Amino acid sequence: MGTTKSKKVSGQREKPQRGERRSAILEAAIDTFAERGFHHARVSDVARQAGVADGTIYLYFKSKDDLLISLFEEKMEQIVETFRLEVNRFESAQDRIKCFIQLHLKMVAERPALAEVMTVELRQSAKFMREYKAPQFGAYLALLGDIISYGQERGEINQGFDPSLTRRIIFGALDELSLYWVSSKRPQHSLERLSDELWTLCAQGCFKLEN
Amino acid sequence: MGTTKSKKVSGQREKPQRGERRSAILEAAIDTFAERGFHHARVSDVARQAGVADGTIYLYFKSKDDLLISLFEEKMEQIVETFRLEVNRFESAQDRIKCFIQLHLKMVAERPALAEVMTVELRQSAKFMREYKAPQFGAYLALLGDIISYGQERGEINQGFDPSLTRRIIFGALDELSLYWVSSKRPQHSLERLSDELWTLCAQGCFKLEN
DNA sequence: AATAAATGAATGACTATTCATTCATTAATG
DNA sequence: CATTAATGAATGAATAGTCATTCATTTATT
Repeated sequence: MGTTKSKKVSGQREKPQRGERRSAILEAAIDTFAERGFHHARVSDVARQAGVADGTIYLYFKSKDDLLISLFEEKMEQIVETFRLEVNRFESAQDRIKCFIQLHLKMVAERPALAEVMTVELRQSAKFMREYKAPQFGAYLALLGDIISYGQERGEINQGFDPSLTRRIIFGALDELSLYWVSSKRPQHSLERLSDELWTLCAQGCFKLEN
Repeated sequence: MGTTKSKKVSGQREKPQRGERRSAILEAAIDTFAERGFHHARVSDVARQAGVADGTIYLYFKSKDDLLISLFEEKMEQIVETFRLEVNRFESAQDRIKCFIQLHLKMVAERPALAEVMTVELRQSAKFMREYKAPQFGAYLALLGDIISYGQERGEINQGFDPSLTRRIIFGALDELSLYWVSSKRPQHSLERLSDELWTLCAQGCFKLEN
């Protein structure tokens, strides 16, 4: 007895301040969807995790689906923005791609729950989300494609490659490595190792050898 | 989108013969899951598509989940078996990897619904299925890894690569290309083009240049 | 006739969403 | 300043709809 309200649940947040409600819900959704999976996560789970009432979620999001989509789009937008800035600090396309790979995997390490939702939970709606309704995923791919085109203009990357395919290949490899990483309890390999492995494969394949 | 109730649905099968019920249900599940997505597909949809009663499905499968898992495992087992035979007809690791890539994409072209279920619908259960409960996915990855190890033994492939990572990279790239292919109504690129692009990237990265 | 297979209507569990009500905060009034 | 009224964000119990699964009954097979 004693405690007035509900039990103290691990990870449960304190009641968020006014004005922080929306982002509290988004963060709670990331954790909950990552842990339970989108379909098995109840809206009430997200609400409890966020420290708000069930109905409050519907003041900020149209539906459970909308919550997932908003989460994806808003987080992806931030990611694209950050990545673009970071990547452009390098002159060569080689360094830019290396940077991109490292940033992607660094994000996986720092926000595994977010990475899990992005790689796992969203793919189920892939047919509907990607391209059609996920402009920020398009932007992410575009950023990667731009680097490749840039490399071709600079003569670093073989003209034979089609940026719209190569970006898919690199993204797919990154996505799978991320899934591998977040799925394994104790990964045998460091993220640096994953990064190097992919980088080496890409570099020796993408770039003409200088005499 | 027009999901009219129980009109005459194209692709609906005739009542299957005795002894064909089980595989009729599996095939119907592939089509239905691919079209509607696993979670949105009703068991009754699968039953109608298969030309059997709802309850009949439960004579052959424990649950809807079991249907998905059985479908994955059984189809994947066939695929692994076929791929292994085909791949081993080639002597060099280079040819074997090229063959593997082509077979994977050929399967996507020939059985797009199966490819869609495999790439899209299953990933949502990835954390639980892969490695843990999906021995056949493990076998698929193992086959790819074996080719890489084989190439290293033969001196074709640089020792620096770790087969357990490189197989993930190649699988991820293939998986993403497949998703791209099945998702686009009218793909800009032929599957041969996808295959060549990935092959070129891998080959120039994976293999030491001769002489 | 006996056994096995198949049926599909009925059940019941589950949960996204709603909305009447509460209440903290702000504005208006004397 | 003290008091009252208005506001709308937040609540969470109740609703409403969905659908996987069951099983009493029917049909097919030996």
